[in-house]
Amino acid sequence: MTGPFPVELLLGDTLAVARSLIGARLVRGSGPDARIGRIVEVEAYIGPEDLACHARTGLTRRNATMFGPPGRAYVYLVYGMYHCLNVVTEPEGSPSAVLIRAVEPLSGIEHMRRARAERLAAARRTTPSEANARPAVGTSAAGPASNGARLAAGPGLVCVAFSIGRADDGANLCDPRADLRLEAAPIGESLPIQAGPRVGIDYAPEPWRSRPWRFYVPGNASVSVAAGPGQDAGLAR
DNA sequence: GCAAAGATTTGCT
DNA sequence: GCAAATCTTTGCC
Repeated sequence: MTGPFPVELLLGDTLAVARSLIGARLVRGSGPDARIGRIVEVEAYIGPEDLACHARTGLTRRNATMFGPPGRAYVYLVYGMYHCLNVVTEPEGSPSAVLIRAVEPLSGIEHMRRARAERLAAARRTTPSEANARPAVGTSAAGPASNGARLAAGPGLVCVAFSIGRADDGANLCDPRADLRLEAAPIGESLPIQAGPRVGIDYAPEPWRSRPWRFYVPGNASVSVAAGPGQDAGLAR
């Protein structure tokens, strides 16, 4: 069994916190319909001096949650169409967070699949009528991802699978009674951890662009494709 | 007040 | 392999 995720674990060094979040459970809802996934990929964003971190611009309306207490969910909209979920770390006033990049679905997989299908259908409806005439792709329950391993294999997909939006910004993920929450990994469970450069931050100057602040489980089928296979190939031996 | 780009994903060439 | 989708936030005039 799993238990609550202690907020004390989020107070320390964000790089250590990022590693400790690998293997933790992300949970949405309760009972038989609960969606549960194991975190297999994260990235650390550390304070105003990290020029890849949203806190680099100082306190703004968007990133205010990052300046708050640890254990809160920092959720923002990226590219106008996807949300990203972060776990706020370090004491209040120290703006750092860990981006949840990928989750391995464990329970409620059908619920996640449904959320994904609804998302694609909604996007399709807003496109020109010509698009409506084309057959739906990716909405089928069958296909390569039928085992569900890829349902949350990316930061945007995590939020789709767990129905996470701006309404969840600021929520306390360490509250065991919360609808969206973290839970600790089962006692004795251990996963290998690989470090590599963060993904999608080409706008950041060195040395931040190359800092190995992305952590993931090598070889896990639910890790995002963006930089997984190539790095694994070079580091897996 | 306006233009540009973004911690992404998908589908077409 | 590349560009579109889509909208909020940021940066500059």
